[in-house]
Order: sequence, then structure tokens, then C-alpha cells
Amino acid sequence: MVRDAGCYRDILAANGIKGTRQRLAVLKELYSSSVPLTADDIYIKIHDKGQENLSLSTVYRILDMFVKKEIAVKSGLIQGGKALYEAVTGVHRHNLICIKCHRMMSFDGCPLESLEKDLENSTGFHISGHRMEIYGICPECERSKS
Amino acid sequence: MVRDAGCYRDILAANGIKGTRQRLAVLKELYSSSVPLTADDIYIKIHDKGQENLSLSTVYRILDMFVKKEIAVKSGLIQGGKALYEAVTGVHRHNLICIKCHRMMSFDGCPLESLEKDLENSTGFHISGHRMEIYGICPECERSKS
DNA sequence: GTGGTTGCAAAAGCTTTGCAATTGT
DNA sequence: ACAATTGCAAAGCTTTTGCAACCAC
Repeated sequence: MVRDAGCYRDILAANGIKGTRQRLAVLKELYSSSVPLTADDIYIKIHDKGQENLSLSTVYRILDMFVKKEIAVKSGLIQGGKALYEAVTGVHRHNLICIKCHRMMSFDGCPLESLEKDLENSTGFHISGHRMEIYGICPECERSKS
Repeated sequence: MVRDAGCYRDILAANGIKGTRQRLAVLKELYSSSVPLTADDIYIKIHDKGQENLSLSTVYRILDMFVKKEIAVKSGLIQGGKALYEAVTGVHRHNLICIKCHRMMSFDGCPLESLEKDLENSTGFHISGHRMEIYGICPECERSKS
């Protein structure tokens, strides 16, 4: 997903959020990543880019706000006990996660739409979303496992 | 799932696990519940039944062991920051979770098998499992939301 | 200028761990 | 009898919160 420099500021403005340096940095990391990130991942990435003025608690506060505004989603998944966050991009994707090296890759295609319709009819739930991850061993770990 | 009294002891023995009072109690709760439970849920349920000799850390240790032995699975899902555990029963089910009242209900039927085959072919991953939850608003919360 | 935002540090929760006492086989 | 297991308390994590200083609009 390619985005021009002013784009992130626009996204915030469109949601009525002040465009602080910290928020722009967090939003940029979320949009630039092809896999979900932990608050700590984001904090470290931003620090490594030389942006020193940022605290971890601010990252958490910003992520909470993004989730409330539906700019991001918090996926309850635990990776060593940490929550993961990812940008809401409109593209519907899921992740394939290696249980050895914990690397993730995304894939398109989701077979859940028709299941969800069936469930709405049979249960009376008003379905708003879902979470799905697939686990396995990636080709590299499979190869080096011998 | 109906099980006779000795069954839980047998399950432990079959996995080479000593049948302590605490382990039997935890296993029973896991098997009796139709929805995943947190360590704390289990601790409280057992306490409420008058079994006083049990500490929360023991519940965690037992659950860890069950997961290692594949008697239970830990689903990374967070419910107020807590991990959920459920018994491995052989029946493949998923949960429908109300985002208002957090009640869960299980449903059978999983549309993922063919997707997983496709992914194995296209990515080279050796797929071992998946996690899927569907979120929405349950009929009762929908009704009372006015 | 002013209300919203941040950094820091401390608190709050869930989970894990060390160790002495206890228990199941 | 002996190794494995437990309870307790303390530590380790991630995440949240209070408050004074700061900043975007």
C-alpha cells in the first residue's frame, strides 16, 4: 500500500483526531507493515528511526484511540503475551503464522462470508466481524528441522 | 459430553500424568464447559464447589501441562486480558462471541479445510491448525440496546 | 490561549517462578 | 520412600492511569 506523505495527516483529520508527531508516526508504522504489530514493536521501530520523543504508554494510548475510531483493530492474539494491532485497510486478509519462528505472512481470500450469513439466520446474532489465523510450519523451518 | 466418574483419571493416566485431586478437578471443569474458560474461571468454579485446597498458580501449571500434552488448547484470545483454555474433545467447533455481554456460544461446522489445502499448496507451509472466532451482537443485547 | 496530548513513574492485572512442605504411586 | 506436585509469596510481564508539562489548532 503506497501512500503519500500527507496521507496520514488526512486520515487523522478525517476522523477528527489532532495530528501530533507521535500519532503520525504510529499510524505510518501500522500502514507500512504487512503484518500485525505489538505496541512494543511500534515503539521500537519509531525509536530506531531516530524519533526519540515517544513513550510506550503513548503508543498504547494512541492505539486505543485508533481502535475506537476504527482506524486499527486490536487482534486479541497473544505473541508472548502481547496484543497485536493492525491498520484497517479495507483489504480483507488473514495471517498464516509459523509456530516455530513466529513469522507471519498474509493471504487474501476468506471463506467466512457465507458461513456468517448462515449463522445470522440460525442464531439471531448480528455478526460484525471475525478473527482467523492459521498455524503451521513454514518451508524454511520445515527444511532446517532435520 | 457425558463422562463417567473414572474417566478423567483414565485420561490423565493415558497421558502419563499423575492423577492428583487438583488435576482431576481442573480436567473435569474443562470437559464440562461448553465454552472456553480462563484460569481464573476454573479456579473460582472449583473453589465454589467446596474444594479449598487449590491455588491459582497450580491451575496455571496444570493448564500448561495439559496444553503440552494436548489434552487442552490455549486460545490466545483475550477477554479482559486473560487467556482462554478449552478441552480437546475431537469435535471441531468454533465460538460466536457477543461483543456487548461477552457471552459465547459454540457452533459446529468449519469451512477451513479446503482453504488449508489450497494454502499448503500455494505457500509450502505445513499447516497444523487454526483459530477462528466470530464476533457480533447476540439477540438479547440487540433487543435491549434501544 | 486553551483543551487535548504527552512523558514519566507508579499502579494494576495476568502469569510465571522459587522453594519448602506435601502428596500420589 | 521418593520423585513429583502443590501452596504461598514474590517477581516478571504487558498494559493502564495520574498528573504536571507541553503542543497543535
